[in-house]
Amino acid sequence: MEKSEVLKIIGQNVKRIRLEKGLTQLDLVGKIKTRIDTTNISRIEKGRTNATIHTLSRISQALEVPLSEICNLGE
Amino acid sequence: MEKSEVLKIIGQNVKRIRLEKGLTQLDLVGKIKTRIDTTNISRIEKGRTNATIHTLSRISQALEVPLSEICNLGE
DNA sequence: TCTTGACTTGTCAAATATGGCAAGTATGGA
DNA sequence: TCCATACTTGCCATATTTGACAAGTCAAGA
Repeated sequence: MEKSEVLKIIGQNVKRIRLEKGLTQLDLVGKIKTRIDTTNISRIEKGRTNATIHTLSRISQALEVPLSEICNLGE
Repeated sequence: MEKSEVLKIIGQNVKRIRLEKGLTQLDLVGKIKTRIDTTNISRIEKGRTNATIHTLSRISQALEVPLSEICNLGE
């Protein structure tokens, strides 16, 4: 599976879960202890950036789902 | 969960799965299309580096397990 | 139309992941 | 002991993520 495809799916997962929880990007960053910018959330959701596992881990904690759910590529 | 703890668990997952498959780090990088250095594998397994999702994705493909398995933090 | 909220995108500086190489450690076998 | 294999670690250069801010887009509603 290609890099761009992986990033796209990860991004879709983040966005889907965030919307399921009824959160805006701003709500989401507000729930994260260490600062994350909405800029970065947007770029991750759009698959424009190859996020580190720590960033995705912080997002998963704010969304209250396991990291593995965000990392589900549907394999 | 703290950054260092996340990286440590991810590293343990990679190492455990690699050993279960009976592969050395060199075997592993040999199965990855785009180049990855054993240096990097070692650093990830030791939790010394905050790998990107693309790097972990390539590793998961070489190990023939879902990315989500490597990203299982046991939450 | 105008405004507001939500999101996207460009640019920047700083930090750091990655690939690469070399040297060091550790273990097991000849 | 010597050697080979496996792995770790230090260092370097390059690329890119991240956080930050500003500006732009877009849709819904007054």
